[in-house]
Amino acid sequence: MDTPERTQIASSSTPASKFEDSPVFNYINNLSPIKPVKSSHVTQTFSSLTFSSIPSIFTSPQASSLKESKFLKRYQNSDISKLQSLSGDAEGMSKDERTQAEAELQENFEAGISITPDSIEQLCDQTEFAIELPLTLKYDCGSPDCDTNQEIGFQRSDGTDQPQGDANLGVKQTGQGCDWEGPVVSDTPDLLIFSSPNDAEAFRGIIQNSPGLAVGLGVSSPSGFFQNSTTNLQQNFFEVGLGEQPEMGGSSQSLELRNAQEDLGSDGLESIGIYSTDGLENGLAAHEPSAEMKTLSNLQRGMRRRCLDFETVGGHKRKVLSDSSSLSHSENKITTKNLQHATSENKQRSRSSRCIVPGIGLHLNSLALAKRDCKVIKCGSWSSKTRVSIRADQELLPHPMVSSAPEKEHDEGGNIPVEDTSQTLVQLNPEEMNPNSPRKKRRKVEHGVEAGACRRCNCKKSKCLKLYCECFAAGVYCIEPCACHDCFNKPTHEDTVFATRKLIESRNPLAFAPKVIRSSDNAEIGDESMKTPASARHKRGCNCKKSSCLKKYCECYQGRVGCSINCRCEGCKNAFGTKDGLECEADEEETEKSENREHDVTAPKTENPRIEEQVPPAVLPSTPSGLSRPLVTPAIPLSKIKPPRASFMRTIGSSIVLKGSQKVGKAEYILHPRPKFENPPQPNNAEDEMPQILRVSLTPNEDIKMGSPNRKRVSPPHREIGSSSSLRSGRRLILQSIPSFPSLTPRH
DNA sequence: GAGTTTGAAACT
DNA sequence: CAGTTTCAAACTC
Repeated sequence: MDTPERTQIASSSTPASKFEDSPVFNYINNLSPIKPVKSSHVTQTFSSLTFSSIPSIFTSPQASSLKESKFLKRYQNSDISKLQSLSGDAEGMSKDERTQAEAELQENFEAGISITPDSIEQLCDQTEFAIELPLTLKYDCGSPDCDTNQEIGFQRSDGTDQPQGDANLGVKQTGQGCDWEGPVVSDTPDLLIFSSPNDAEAFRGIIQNSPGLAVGLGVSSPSGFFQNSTTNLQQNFFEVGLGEQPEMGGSSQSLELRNAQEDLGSDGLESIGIYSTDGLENGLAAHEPSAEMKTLSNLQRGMRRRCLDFETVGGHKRKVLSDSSSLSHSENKITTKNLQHATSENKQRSRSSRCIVPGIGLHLNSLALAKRDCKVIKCGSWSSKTRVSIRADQELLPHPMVSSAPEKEHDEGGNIPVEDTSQTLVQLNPEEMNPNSPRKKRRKVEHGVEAGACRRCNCKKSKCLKLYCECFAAGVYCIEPCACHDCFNKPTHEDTVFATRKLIESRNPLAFAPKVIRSSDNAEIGDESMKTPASARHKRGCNCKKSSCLKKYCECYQGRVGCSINCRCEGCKNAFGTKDGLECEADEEETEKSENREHDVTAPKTENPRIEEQVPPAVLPSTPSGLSRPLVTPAIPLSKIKPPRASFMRTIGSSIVLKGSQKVGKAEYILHPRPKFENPPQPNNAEDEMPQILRVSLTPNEDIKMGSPNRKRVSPPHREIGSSSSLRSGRRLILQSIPSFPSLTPRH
């Protein structure tokens, strides 16, 4: 393994310098101020991830959520301790040891531990990864197109990323896939590099070509492996692929890498939605079997994961291929034939059990999910950290309609294997698995429709191709739990779905945009936002006539936001805020009733119901803390207190940071803790609990602001997502980094 | 679980 | 843009 060449390579060009020189690096620097700002690995990484998810929101909200959730999951799942030990001791370990360790890791997850002798290079690679990752995320954007583009851009050694350029929404995945391959092939020169006996060189080439690989390399370096969670995740992905290399011959390794690259190209296709095994097969055919296969599969996995990031819906496929490891080790070793079958099988599987994990969001489905909460929780079950992030994602998922997400996603990538999802569900709550269960239903309702992640629809006539369908509206495919009839909102009909989506978007570009725009996210950042009484508003406003905006028929109420001037509702008594802001008082009784019904659980309806009545409804619920009305009340009229959403994030802790980063894409999603939207009434909700915490944790500023009388609708409803935040908050950095998003999003 | 109510989405 | 119809969620019993 240790050949002079390596040294040479290392010395000849340090990855760092190389990296800096790369156009990508420059691009990144230009694009995102965040990097410079955030030095901390973890934060950056997550934030970057988050960002990626955000973009996806536009394309497919859930996808992003899924992606993150998935990352988190895997990361969690993988035996960290093992990884650490391995990574740390990698050099010291014998081959056998390594092999065993790797095997274990793979079994646990994909994580093959790649113990690369070249710690130095690896380290450099890691750094690169950190840099690259953000880009990747950026480009992920969630739109299906973006995904494809993204990967392509990265893989190209050019470094010239064309984040947006490639995105062809109309283009089919297949086409994209083809495109993808083209670039890869064109990169032959780079490939030649791989041919070099040196692993290091080979890796480099790979790295240059694909960020993902770079990540894998980075993984090998023990130090910092764990520091950056994001890095770790990716590392896991790539590690698997690289992990086996040590065992293999140096030259052969290079070849393998090459193949891997090619395979990656195919993967990219797959991720796009096309399952072309050809690339893999070809590559494999030329090469040897098991070992290479493994490597390839690993690489593919890595790619798939990335895809997952992009797409939530397609998770199932990914799951099958990439995540198969989790299911069974044997599955991990997929022969070429298996791969082919796997693709088909994956599709079927996905069909059968499609749960967007964004929520499933994501898109976690969308964020997707039994209800997103479920998924979230499930995902989160592994680690509190993960949980938090997931939630944020989920929020993202639901709203973001990443239209493309499902289409492109489902095929590839981002798929969280349905199985995984199911597993998760099972672990967490068997009941959720059963859509029909009343609890589930209730939960779903409680959690909020917008979550998107694991929504279940019951469409009978719309074929799930209209906005009537919650799943479709959420940008996610229908899953088994759905009770829909003649459903076309499935990966098998992605063309139809995509076309329909486009059609709908042509009529209303915002059709798949989150219905509830949460400015609160912004608030988190800036104080001004806090000033705004209602942090969030319904995109279009409601048109309620009979429900007085006190029932979930009202989208505003459902979204837990107060009605705004955009609303055309009659007799608005929205507990979260009325158009006038005063209406509540008029119908205290009704409000109370409705609130009691829905919120009973939560608050002690107060010793004095009147308090609530007097309190401007809008204020209370709007913020996370707001959910807990009872709590707020004290001396100051609750109405005046606006729960700082940002505070929620803060409370969460480090995870918050991540969210913040995500916010960049769309603050709305990130900022609002899912619970708010989804489960306002329930006391159990994190929100409910959070409120107290928040109160405590809230910064003085926030509290003050909250208390200000002006809070109520001082500012016009935020129609644009994150618009305010971008301008106001210091954290905007994140927003700045996001610039690309806007372009991605056609809507606005 | 069936039936009703409701308002968004779709259609005219 | 307004009116009507369709649709599926929300709700009630």
